[in-house]
Amino acid sequence: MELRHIRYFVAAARERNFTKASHTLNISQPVISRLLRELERELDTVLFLRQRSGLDLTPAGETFFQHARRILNDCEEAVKATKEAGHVRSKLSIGFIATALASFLGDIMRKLTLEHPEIELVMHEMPPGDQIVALRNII
Amino acid sequence: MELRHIRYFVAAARERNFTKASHTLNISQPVISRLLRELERELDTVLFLRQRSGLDLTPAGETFFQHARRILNDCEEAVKATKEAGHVRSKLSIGFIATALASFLGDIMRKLTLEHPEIELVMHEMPPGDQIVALRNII
DNA sequence: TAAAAATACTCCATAGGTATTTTAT
DNA sequence: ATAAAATACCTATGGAGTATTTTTA
Repeated sequence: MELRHIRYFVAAARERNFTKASHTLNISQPVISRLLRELERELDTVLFLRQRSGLDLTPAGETFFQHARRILNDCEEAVKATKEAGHVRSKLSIGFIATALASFLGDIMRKLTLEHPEIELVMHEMPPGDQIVALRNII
Repeated sequence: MELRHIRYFVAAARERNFTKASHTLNISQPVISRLLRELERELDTVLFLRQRSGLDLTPAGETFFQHARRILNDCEEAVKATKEAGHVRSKLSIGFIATALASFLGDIMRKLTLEHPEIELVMHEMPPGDQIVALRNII
């Protein structure tokens, strides 16, 4: 089972119609039909009652529907929360001299921003004496 | 994103090692490597710190890990609950005569068991008179 | 009969594999 | 020097498409 199965199932269960669901999903009707049969086979259960009057969910289908919606919501939430966690949440100001940048600072900066994209670097090139003054002004 | 991405991510996050995770998943190491990069690209975030001293999760990785475990649990739960909902939960005893079986009963039985696998049919062939007696005995 | 689902194929995108290189300690 | 991850490339499974048939109210 993959999320695709769950997404297609939820669309079909909502629309109560494979053909309509295939339109909202931008795929062809046979794809839904085949994939949902695959799902039913994997779960060893009939999920839909295919009637000309429209699709209906079996008790098993209803059960799966409840869980499926929750899973899709969780996935959205996971993506959103993870993206947020990776966003800028703090700034790090660094006073530096050009020689440090060439020797080691560049490498460190690259690693830091790669591994911690949530930290935004603000670089200030200044002579060591000015750096001390700047630090004292912060504190 | 598919469940595959989440499964591989969780394995890698648990083992803190792509190679070991690939063994537990019975796939090759490059497959995990490629798929998890794909995931990071989709989420537009770095999830792992690849260090020789071992893998580590970034804050974003930790966030995704929490959600990912929950999603996989929900999936297992969904499958289990759905299978249970489709299981036999009730028996339906039907007294019948052979002619009914040939004319319509067979078709009805087929549909019923297909659409409601949770109902177990118990068929009793008996003359109409006996059917009435049997019904009275139940009530 | 008509509308929807199922089936039969074809195709190609991509998951997965092997071999190798790169990286970092 | 070494262990692990990344890269390059290849193969093949199966996801997706079109055309058609089957079902059922």
